[in-house]
Amino acid sequence: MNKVKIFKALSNDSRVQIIDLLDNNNLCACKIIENLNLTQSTISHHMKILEDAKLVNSIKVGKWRHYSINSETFKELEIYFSKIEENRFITGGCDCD
Amino acid sequence: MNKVKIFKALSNDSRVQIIDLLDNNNLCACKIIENLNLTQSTISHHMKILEDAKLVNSIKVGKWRHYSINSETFKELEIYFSKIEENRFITGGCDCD
DNA sequence: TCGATAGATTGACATGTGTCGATATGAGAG
DNA sequence: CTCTCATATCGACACATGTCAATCTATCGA
Repeated sequence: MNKVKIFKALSNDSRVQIIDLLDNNNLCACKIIENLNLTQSTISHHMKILEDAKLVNSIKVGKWRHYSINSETFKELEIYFSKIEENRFITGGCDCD
Repeated sequence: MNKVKIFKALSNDSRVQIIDLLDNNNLCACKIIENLNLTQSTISHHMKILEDAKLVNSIKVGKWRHYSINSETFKELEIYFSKIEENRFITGGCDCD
């Protein structure tokens, strides 16, 4: 899991909107374009970034490409954040002096 | 929780390293500078971004500033990702036609 | 009050990113 | 084979970001 690559992919409003659209839905690019006010080439660019980060899967079906959430990666993110969330504060401060 | 602001804050290698340093540790800026190969002003800039995103808390202790993980935010992120991870695929495909 | 030290702010610069229009590619229909 | 439509790629451009050196500010100790 390439954390920074994943967070870069999520560090854009349009791409987070796409993830939220894909939550519980398989959609083709045309449906995603309908929902965001962006050109086809821009959506295609965003989908590539989401796929490269393994946040999204895609399959080609005839002329269309269907996108879906890659649950594996989201599971790993959940684990990463849960580990930090249960922070123990082993050291009480900083011994700068 | 401002998701995009948080992911922007995490979309940089140095800042993710800082989060990992702060996991289980309270540290002052000087310790963080010691661990990353960056100037003091750059670290200060990164810490501000992490604080603005509420990923990190800080308190001033004399001349020093002590940083720690903001568990609240990490908990919310854990929940966000767990919800997406348990994706149900309500729609089986796309009715483009 | 003054000097030293930790950290914040500023200004500059190179590099990265989001967006578009134009064009290319690839697959189904006829 | 050719036309059309869905998607991918390319080139350009404006804007955002990461970094540094220099400077400012706040706090402590003498």
